[in-house]
Amino acid sequence: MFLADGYGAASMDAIAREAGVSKQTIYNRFGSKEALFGAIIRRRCDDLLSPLSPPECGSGDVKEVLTSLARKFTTMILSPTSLSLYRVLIGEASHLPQLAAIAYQSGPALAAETLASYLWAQSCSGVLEVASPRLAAEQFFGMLAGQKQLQALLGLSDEFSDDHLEDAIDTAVASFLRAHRSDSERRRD
Amino acid sequence: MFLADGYGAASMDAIAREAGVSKQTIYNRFGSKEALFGAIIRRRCDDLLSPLSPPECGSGDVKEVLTSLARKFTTMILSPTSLSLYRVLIGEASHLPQLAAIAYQSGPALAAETLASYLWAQSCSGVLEVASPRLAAEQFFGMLAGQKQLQALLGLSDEFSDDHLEDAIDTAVASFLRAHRSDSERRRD
DNA sequence: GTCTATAATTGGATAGAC
DNA sequence: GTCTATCCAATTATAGAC
Repeated sequence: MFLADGYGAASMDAIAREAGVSKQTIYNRFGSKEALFGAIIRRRCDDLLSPLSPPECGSGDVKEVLTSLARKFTTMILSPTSLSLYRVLIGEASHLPQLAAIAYQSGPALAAETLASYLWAQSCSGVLEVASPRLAAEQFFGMLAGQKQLQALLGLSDEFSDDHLEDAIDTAVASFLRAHRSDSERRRD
Repeated sequence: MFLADGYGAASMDAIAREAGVSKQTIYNRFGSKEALFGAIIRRRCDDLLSPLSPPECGSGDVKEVLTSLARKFTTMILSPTSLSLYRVLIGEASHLPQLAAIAYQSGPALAAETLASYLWAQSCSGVLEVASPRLAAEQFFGMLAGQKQLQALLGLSDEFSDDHLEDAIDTAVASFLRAHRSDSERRRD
């Protein structure tokens, strides 16, 4: 209910009713509305973190790795779960700054670090030319989801067609490769 | 107060006190809390729209035009005004969907359309190779601000150093040009 | 530990004098 | 048109029985 209606609009009465227990039971277990909210958000952040773990750095060629990572990222960042989580955290950001930090670290920041280390490795082995891996990683992910995520957060289009997303992913990967493939690699084409 | 505290947390009592008038005066003029909020948001959207108007399509070389547009976009999208506006709209998105649509049209969507038509023109004249101008424009802006805007919306870093932003802009422009400059133009380098 | 009933406060909105 | 004072509903949180 926090994620669906926002922190302010969700009342403890309604939550207790939905949970099938009395309010007092909730207060005994969590102490306050804010503490309950924190517990829920923390759990959701953990859930968010898990599917992004496989770095799969060594396997396959660059294009496949980037495409696979891009799919995972867009799926995660545009999932209803993630969207409602960010929506409520943004709305309540000034009120609960620590939770927002945890969510960011668990999602986009982790993804950027993973990709950055991959780019660094590929840069060392001469396949790619990436001056600043961390910046390039952030811009790659931004290219994929930046505008769409904002649209979705504003509630303007809750769902995107898979075709459209696949097109965006392919275009982004192609752009990234044209921009960062090293000259020696390019000559092979 | 709506922008600073959010819709729910801002009380009509506090607003009236801050405005130096009585509550009844506000209700006479606007009718309800929601209508007052709508009026304020609409005005803020108009303010947001104004500085983005100059398309400046014909002048200068491509790199300069892109850099200039990128600067305007990042400045707008990361300004405290814009951030607080989006923050409150995202928080209240499900409650007031029309306002969110107006804000998006007035900002990112307009910017993307402007750039897309410029890219299309440059593509016709053979300077750039852009298969889908609209998608390329969205991805260019996403590259610039996507991650930073999310960070700022979450309240994780309200201000970014100018050096850092300039670096991000230069990198993004360079990547975009390497990815989309036509082969004939590239040969001239 | 859990439920019912109840504070105590606060919010949006209104009535009536001037 | 504006202010003072007030209504009514909803909300968080607690007290006390079982």
